Amino acid sequence: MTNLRERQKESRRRKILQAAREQLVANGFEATTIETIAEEAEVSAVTVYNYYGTKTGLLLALVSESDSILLERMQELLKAPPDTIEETFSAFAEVIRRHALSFLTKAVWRQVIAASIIEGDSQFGRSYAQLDRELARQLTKILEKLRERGGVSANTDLDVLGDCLFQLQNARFLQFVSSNDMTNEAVDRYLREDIEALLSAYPG
Amino acid sequence: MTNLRERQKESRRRKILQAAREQLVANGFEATTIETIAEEAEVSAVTVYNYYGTKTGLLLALVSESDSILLERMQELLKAPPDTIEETFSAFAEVIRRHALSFLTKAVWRQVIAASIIEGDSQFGRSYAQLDRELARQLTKILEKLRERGGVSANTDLDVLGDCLFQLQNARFLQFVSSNDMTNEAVDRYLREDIEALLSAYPG
DNA sequence: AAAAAACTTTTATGTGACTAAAAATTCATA
DNA sequence: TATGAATTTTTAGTCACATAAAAGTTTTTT
Repeated sequence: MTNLRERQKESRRRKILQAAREQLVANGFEATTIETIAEEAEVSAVTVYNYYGTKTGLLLALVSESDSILLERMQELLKAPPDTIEETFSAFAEVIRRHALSFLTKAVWRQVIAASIIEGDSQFGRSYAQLDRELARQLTKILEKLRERGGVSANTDLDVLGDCLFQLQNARFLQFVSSNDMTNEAVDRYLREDIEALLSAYPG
Repeated sequence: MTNLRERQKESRRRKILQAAREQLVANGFEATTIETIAEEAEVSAVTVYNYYGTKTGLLLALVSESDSILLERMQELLKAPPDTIEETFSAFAEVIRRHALSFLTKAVWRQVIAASIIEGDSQFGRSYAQLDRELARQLTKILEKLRERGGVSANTDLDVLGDCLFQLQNARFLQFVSSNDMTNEAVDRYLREDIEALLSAYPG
């Protein structure tokens, strides 16, 4: 049984995150202040600080809230894994992009990424890094399934492959959110070109 | 002939950047204020703002100062290109890392990267992105030389390969500066594993 | 129902980024 | 060498992040 106090805390937590998200999407990071978030969430600004420490801490906490949803979506992909590395990579990346844009705007994602770099070893920064590791792990798992069907060479270290393809995906994701007119389809083309170039590079 | 006024401006510009660099390296980004930089550079704080706009603008301007040196170093690598993709990639990345650490600390580089993401389309942000493009271009050129000696498959798009290997390098560089105890050698091992996994992945 | 514990709010304060405008200085020029 | 132009400095102020401590409120415990 959760007592009243805990439920109140949870409720405030939720209201703060919801207010934050609304304002971030509507007005961007700079224009969203702790003060206005607190107001909409019907708490004092100091409470927001007590809960999340800093403005960027709040931002990263907000993102980590959506982690479980993303991991679930990825789980679905694992259940129906594609037939080639190319398709795997493309599908994996698309799940991430779609989830990202369903949750926040490109402009806010830039702030998220910047914050995760700077606050890398704060409480919420760590949970962001944790998600990255889990995603890379999932990609590796999908590649393992693919190998069972002969889609990946037998003597490739899939932990390494999964990790470094994830890094590449991340880099392209950053380009995606850094340019307001880069479409989903455009990134997909890039990623397919990337895979093709990488897999064909070995001489002989 | 440059008149006195222009020379003074240039001198102030230099002194500001020098003071900024000294303090950033010694005390980090947060502890370095425009005020203390201005003091050491013997100008007023307002002048610093007139020259560089914002604190992160100053940071990116400082970095772009070192661009020409890095590109020169890379030029040397192009003159003596390695014999395999693996060695090429490893050497390319090492030039960047060495140059980076000879100029600023890991902690400051995190701020630089974060700033470049957020201020992507400001004056100095653009020049940072420009450097990235040139570096990717140089990697492509080295790969072209490598192909002449049979080190890369004939039907690979080297523009794409250069670009996406550069992205991967960037991702690993970020990991490097994000962890204070990650050594140069450790990154090198990672990069070699990456290349090996990628080039071996194609089935058949 | 009173006392204690756990929070939240209020209040006060500091700091540093950033800006606008007036005043002062220095260089260029006639 | 006086006048005008360019630039810097001074001054004054705003804004938002962040923190500390006191005061107030609500839940929990006894």
